Amino acid sequence: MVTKQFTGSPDEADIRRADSLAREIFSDVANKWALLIIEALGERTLRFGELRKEVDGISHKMLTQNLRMLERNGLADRRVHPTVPPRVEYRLTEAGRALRETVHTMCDWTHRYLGHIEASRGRFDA
Amino acid sequence: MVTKQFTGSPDEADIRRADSLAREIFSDVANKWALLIIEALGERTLRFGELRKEVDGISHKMLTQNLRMLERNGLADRRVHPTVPPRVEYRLTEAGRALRETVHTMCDWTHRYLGHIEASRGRFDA
DNA sequence: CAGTATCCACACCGATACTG
DNA sequence: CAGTATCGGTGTGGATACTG
Repeated sequence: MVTKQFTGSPDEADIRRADSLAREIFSDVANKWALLIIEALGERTLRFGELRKEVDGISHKMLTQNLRMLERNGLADRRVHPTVPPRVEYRLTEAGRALRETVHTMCDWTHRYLGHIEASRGRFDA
Repeated sequence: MVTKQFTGSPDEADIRRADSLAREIFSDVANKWALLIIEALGERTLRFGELRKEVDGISHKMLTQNLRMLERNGLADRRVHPTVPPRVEYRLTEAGRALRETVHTMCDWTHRYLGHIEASRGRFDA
């Protein structure tokens, strides 16, 4: 929702920059593993192994990779306890939780247009 | 919302089905080309060639593929004029425009956390 | 002009083995 | 326990050529 007053010139460069970043973030985040991790974390704090159990079917590699990506973008916090054996805990940052909200928005959209989509698919595939 | 009156458990199957579909739609829609096409279409009606010029850098193949996908999911309309040479016009459906709104939601999120994300990336990459 | 088919380089992801 | 490195099968996307 762009609540833009009738001002002179909108900052198009900023908009394009944000859009470009949005796409970048999107391509980072919009894969099923990242989404499942974000959903699994929710408001909780989980260890690597717990997360692995929680996100059904994810490989060790994908979990690591996606956690690094989330950490890099400031969506998840990584806390290392210097113990033996090591204990590493992950949780969503405020930005991460806010993103989770927008994902929910899209889920709401899906819910609303579920019938429409399935009907359209049926028609198309016929 | 399906009104299913079972014992204590609500319609978990339905929820899982919607979630599963949500992920499917997401993996369809959440790629940069689909998003750029949706943005390019906006409220307008565009021909294939116009769309190709509008979406910077997209290949013929990707445009076709994504338009088919959007059509299949009932997000875009495809109108063929049986002329020579052929004229094919695309526009968003109501569902497509609604999805566009949710994409804007994510853009808003990006805009809000732009600084946070860039700072986090800078920190991480160092 | 719009769409389809084919080829090929490259990125992705899982499995596996190894380190602190 | 958590993380990195490597290898190989699979899928994705771009360039090109061809059809109606």
